[in-house]
Amino acid sequence: MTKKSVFMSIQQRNDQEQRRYDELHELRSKGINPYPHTFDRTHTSSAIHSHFSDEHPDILSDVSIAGRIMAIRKMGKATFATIQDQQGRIQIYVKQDELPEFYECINLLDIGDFIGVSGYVFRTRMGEISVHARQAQLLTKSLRPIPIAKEETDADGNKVVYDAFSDKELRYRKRYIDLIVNPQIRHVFEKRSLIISAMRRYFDDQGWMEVETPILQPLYGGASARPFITHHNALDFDLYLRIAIELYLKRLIVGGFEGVYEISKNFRNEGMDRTHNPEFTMMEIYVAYKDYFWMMDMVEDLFRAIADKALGKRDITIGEHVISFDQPFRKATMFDLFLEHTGMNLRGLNRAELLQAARSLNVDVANDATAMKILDEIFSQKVEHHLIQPTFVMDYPVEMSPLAKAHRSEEGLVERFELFINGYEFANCFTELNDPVDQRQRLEEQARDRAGGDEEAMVLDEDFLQAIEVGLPPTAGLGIGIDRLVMLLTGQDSIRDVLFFPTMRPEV
RNA sequence: GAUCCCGUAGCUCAGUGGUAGAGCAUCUGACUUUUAAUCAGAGGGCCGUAGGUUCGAGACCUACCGGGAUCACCA
Repeated sequence: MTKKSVFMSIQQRNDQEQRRYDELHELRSKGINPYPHTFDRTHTSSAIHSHFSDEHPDILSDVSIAGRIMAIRKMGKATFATIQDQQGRIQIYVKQDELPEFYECINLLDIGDFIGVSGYVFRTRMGEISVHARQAQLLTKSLRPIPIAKEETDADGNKVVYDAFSDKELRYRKRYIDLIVNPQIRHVFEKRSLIISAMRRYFDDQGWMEVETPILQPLYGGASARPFITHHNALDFDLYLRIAIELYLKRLIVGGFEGVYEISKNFRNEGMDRTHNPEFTMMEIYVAYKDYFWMMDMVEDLFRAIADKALGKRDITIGEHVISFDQPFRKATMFDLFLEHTGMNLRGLNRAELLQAARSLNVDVANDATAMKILDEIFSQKVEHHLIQPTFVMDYPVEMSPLAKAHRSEEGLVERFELFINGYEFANCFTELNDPVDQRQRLEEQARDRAGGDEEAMVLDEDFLQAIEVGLPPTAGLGIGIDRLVMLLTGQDSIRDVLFFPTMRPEV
């Protein structure tokens, strides 16, 4: 019943909804338009709060505000109401003898309705800055009740919330209600916007160009993941929703752009959990003539710029850890970190030796796991959670990175780093593989794995290989998962809390 | 996909085999500086769905639907 009531169809109005329909008709019969077209607002709630002065109340002697009624306190011939706008809340005060026509309709107003009020600002006996109404009008009649949380500050100054709208399912499915009733969650999304705009500004300031490349792709690539498949009717063939941006952005570097980036959704047809949503936002950037060393410096600078603009500081506290973006980020190779956290040198070991190492470390891996899978498991079980402060993990085995350029001095490794913070990966970068012969061999290897039953191996994209053959200049590429970055910087534990509308199973 | 937990009034929840409850919200009345307004009264439920056990099920059993968490999968 809890769920049902919110989704109730129009044929099944409950008593509260029916009453609002009745009020709507009564308002119309009184000649009141419940849905006027515009309202001229002069002030937001926060502007009034910040500009009001007890010494000079006349500064705000004529203001117009608009917003949603969140509480009504009727005192007989006078009424107080709390109005919420995007900036916050402000109280209004209406007296019957001053506004008789409006007051006659005040019983037809409900929590959830929008109203516009003009008047002067004053401070009540209880000390609350309020708008004394000279004029008031209904701006939108609400037909569906919203749950109202009440807040009280107790004797110790702690904020106590009653009847919070806290059912996670309903909050995600009915985010518009969540945003009304739990306005503090707005800050997470405002920060998300700031983070993305800070990133965009940083790139734009460097002269790199934001581009758009296909989301619907005849082949998918650039990552190891299962795709979503869709169908084009007119051309009668299947298309894939992209799993990564990489291959198209590299084509643009081939085409002569020297710095391109894209911030956009990727789609992966895999499990959902606290850190995975089927559609998620990725930023990828490619800069010509640079390598992964250069990119490490850029990423440090970028993270500081984002922290400055979105947080106003360069450190965040997560649990018992204070994570600093101000200190130089640590740089360590993957195999040095294995040595540091397992005491074992895993470099150059074959599959059987790695399996033995995993067993001796109590790392849980399947007996038929590949060498790369074993390394990956040991890393995630023994190393990752130690990487609290920003750490560039460098130089991965070539088998793990089919699009990264061979290391300039280390046999069998590639020039790649991943940035770890608080035990999670936040960025992935290569010096891009631009040797067309090597690239073709690596993707053919992937294709063989795929034919051998490895569904995660990459699909061979012949056009991409031709582009690399035409010539990709030395290039550094970087990807950052935006949702997880927002989680980190806003202290959210679930990806669903940084997405307005997380993917949900459809209602029955 | 696996396991565990959850689903009772608009919201938050109590009720563990015997007449469906509380607070807030809603409605009616009183009240011209209140603020969780207050005071007095009232209405509101296919107890997620469908079977089963029982004299009797909100509660116990089974399946299903939806959600949460953990795991698996996975950049």
